[in-house]
Amino acid sequence: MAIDTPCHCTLLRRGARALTQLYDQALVPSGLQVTQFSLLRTICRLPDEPTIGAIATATGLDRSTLGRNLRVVERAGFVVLESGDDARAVVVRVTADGREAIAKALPLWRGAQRRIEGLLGKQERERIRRFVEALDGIGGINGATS
Amino acid sequence: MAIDTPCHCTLLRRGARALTQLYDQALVPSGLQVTQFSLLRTICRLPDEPTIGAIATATGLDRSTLGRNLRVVERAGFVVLESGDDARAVVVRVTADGREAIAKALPLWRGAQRRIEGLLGKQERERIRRFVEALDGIGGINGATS
DNA sequence: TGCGATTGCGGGTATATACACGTATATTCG
DNA sequence: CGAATATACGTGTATATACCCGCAATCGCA
Repeated sequence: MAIDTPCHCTLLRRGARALTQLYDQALVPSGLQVTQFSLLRTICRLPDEPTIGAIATATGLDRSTLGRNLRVVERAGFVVLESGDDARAVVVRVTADGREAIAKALPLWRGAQRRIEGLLGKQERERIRRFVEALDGIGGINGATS
Repeated sequence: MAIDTPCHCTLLRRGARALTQLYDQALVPSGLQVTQFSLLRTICRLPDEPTIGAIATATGLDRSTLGRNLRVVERAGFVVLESGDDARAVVVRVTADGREAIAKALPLWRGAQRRIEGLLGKQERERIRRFVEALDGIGGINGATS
């Protein structure tokens, strides 16, 4: 059962996969996957109606990736994409259906969160957060600092 | 700069993405990506010539995912897929080219490892490893225990 | 006011990943 | 031995992800 990889990256990727499956399972009744849930929540948390670029920066995702991820939730009717003042920019708005889906997913997500918090103490989580922030600060990763 | 997500899964996914980019950049001169490097190394570490299923179990990946990932390194000439005694099973063998690619990537990978070890202490890493092992033990994740 | 530089996206391409389903081969019993 | 079951894969489909390139709109400045 011991995981046999000395590669820190491979280990973290594996953890992310496992965690994703755990959250996705928990969220099944809501019709959202954890990536979509997280994306919708991020959009809601950003000021005004954010552009694709703003969301990409906030999530640390590549812009093109984000555009495609948005299309998935757009097809589901959870967001609409409109052009803003700047004709280049695309602003994203979460629909009522989207907010409803979030509301339905929230308690399920909280359950998953609690489950993880049983495995990883608050201090550990804080350290991981700082680690990820440090990684984001390192060059080569998206437009973080650019 | 503070990453604003309370979701443990989203945070870990983000860390895995950042780490993947960091490793992939470091490995560029070898022509391997970290996923491929890791896959090849895992195959070498397994006894005999493992089957796809054995590799899937070792990596915690879905069998179908593994089959497709293998095709990528097969196209590159780093592994060959052959049928074994059991006509259902496909055994995987790392070629001389594959071993050469690993050798070329190894020092680059070590550099990335050291860089991470500067950000995350030994104790932290050990805890993350145990966390991932615990996740693997939880139901619903692949054939881990099955 | 124009023109070059910058910015914001979309599309092409490739990899990584999972799940559901089907098929072929083994294995196990009655 | 033959039928039911179990095992090992492959395929179809969908999402997630990144990088490169090109286009259109905007901005800065001469």
